[in-house]
Amino acid sequence: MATAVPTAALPTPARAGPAPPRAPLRADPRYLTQLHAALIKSGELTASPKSFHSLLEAAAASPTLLPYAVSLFRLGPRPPPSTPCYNVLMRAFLHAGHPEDALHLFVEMLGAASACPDQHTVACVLKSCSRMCALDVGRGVQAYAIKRGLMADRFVLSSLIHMYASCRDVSAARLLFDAVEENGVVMWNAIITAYLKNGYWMEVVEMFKGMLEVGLAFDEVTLVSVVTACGRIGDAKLGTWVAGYVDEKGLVRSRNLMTALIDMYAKCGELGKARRLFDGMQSRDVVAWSAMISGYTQADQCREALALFSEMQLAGVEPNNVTMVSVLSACAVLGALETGTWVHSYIRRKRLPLTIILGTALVDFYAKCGCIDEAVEAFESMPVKNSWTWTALIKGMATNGRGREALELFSSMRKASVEPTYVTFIGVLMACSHSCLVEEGRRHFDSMTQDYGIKPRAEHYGCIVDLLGRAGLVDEAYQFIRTMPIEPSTVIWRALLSSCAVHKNVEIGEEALKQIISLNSHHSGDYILMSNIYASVGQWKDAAMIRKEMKDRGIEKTPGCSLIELDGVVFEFFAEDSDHPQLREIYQKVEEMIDRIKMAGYIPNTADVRLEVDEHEKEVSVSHHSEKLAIAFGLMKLDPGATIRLSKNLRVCTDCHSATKLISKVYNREIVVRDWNRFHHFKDGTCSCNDYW
DNA sequence: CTAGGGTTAG
Repeated sequence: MATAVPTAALPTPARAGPAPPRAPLRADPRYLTQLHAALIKSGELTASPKSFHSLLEAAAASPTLLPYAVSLFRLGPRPPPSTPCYNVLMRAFLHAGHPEDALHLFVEMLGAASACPDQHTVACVLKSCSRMCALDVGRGVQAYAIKRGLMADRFVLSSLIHMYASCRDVSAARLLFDAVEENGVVMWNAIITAYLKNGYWMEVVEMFKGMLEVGLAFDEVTLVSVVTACGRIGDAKLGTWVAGYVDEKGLVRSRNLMTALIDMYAKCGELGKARRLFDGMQSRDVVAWSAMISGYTQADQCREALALFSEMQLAGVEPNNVTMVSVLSACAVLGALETGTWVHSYIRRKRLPLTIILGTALVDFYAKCGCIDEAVEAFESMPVKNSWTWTALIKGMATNGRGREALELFSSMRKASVEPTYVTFIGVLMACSHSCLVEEGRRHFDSMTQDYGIKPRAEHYGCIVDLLGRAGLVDEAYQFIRTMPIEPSTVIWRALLSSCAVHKNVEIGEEALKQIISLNSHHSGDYILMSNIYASVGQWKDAAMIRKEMKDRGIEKTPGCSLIELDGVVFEFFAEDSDHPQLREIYQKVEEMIDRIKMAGYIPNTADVRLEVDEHEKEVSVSHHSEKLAIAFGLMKLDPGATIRLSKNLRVCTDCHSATKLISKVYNREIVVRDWNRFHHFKDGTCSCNDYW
């Protein structure tokens, strides 16, 4: 304890008599220890239980002084602790995140002669039960409250409702609520948050509307719950009404409410409105920043999310574990390895709690950046894992082409008695399809229903179609679709169409495209695949016709786009990019690259290019694909030994795939490319996908 | 001495 304050600066030692002035009773260790000493010296501490209580209360007010408060409570000289003294210390335990200590103190209190639990005690104990999800203890405390006649207390009742809500027993909470004669806003808030916590968002909105109808008073807390629920169900209308009310009543200073509104707007897709509220806040705490960042991440505006994260750091607000979840998932989407790695080291340096959610985000981030070893390391460093965590790693293994290891992980997961979900099986089946493990795939698909009672969804059927189709069993894949118990979706037909492209199957390809068009959600990629199928078997006229059809229907080709990160900044390249400051150098580098790999045997594959131009133009066009520009940029900017990592929005085309293999050899570089559904690790002239993608 | 609220992964 610090005692470096000169004696002259001390408050005058209290003589026996009136209680010491309240002014110095701030939670400042210097004043407190000095005052404590003075009270002992004057004998006042033992003489006046009030002084003791004040001192204890002051110490308990600050979490850093909690050990001091405890020793004050435990060690003499002091009067026997009264009921309020117990209550103060219990609340301090709860506040400091030690609900179990609060419970222990309650038990001790039951046997103490100097104190007897009152309504304050019971409310606090119930809150501890909420925090610990201790339903049985909570019920016991309720029985105690009934015996002691404390059930009429509004604080006891609302704490009890919260306890049941936290323990996922909403109906018990509702029974209590209904049993109360005159419910005020506090009780309404209790039941509303009970619904909110358990995901009954419609009920939250309904109850609020009911309050409005009968003209009941509501407050800020009510509105926070209502707005949060609006965000979850996408009820922008009610949410906007609340925003208007907040504006009108001048509640803009309420940070929690503003944060809830930001979250609501973001979840309803109104990022601009969310940002305007955020910018208008007088003070933004870590939760407000986190809400805005997660808004951008969830809206798939990951670059904005990262930009806001760096603004947050400039503003001097320390991120917490929740912030980092959103930041990491933005990094995962962008393939921003440097930024994410920095986040990981920050987490370690600041010892942020590696919760299941944060750990899972970390595993997912590394896996989505193609760093599967680091993903495994992160996985192993986690103290507690759940089904999501295992699933993230299994999926990561699958997309990185390590199907066998993914399946081994799945069996370890089962050994660890972690229940797989339907998503886990998507990962398992993806592992099989990316690694061409046909028999295993069929087996797991059957076992999913038989052994785990999980009904296959469209995604699973899609995986099987993909698995069979890519393995060359295109007819069987087609038959599989025809006998499926669900209506085949575009996704499923699209999987079939891509395998037709791999195996040059015109007939089934045509059928698949027909089905996709009839379902009315065709992409440019579907037409391009079909056109490529025709081109690959020499049906040039049909290929041209499909392209024309696409044009006539006004379907724009999705521009290819590649991302590459450099010194923590994510650069974006488009095919035929004309918007980069170092364009000339980049195109020069591309030319040099193409010349060098041509000497190593590269032959440009121009079969898939628009047909109305001459051969040279086709070659140039292919050489300006976004990933070639990005790789050239990487070669220019990165250290000679550094791995080039990029991620792109479409699938890698055949030409870029063979070119990249040769680049990895000629330039002696590892290149990792993430396309829209898997990874390619290029090294020494070969690719981890074994040309099977 | 008293409640209740906002941000989070596959």
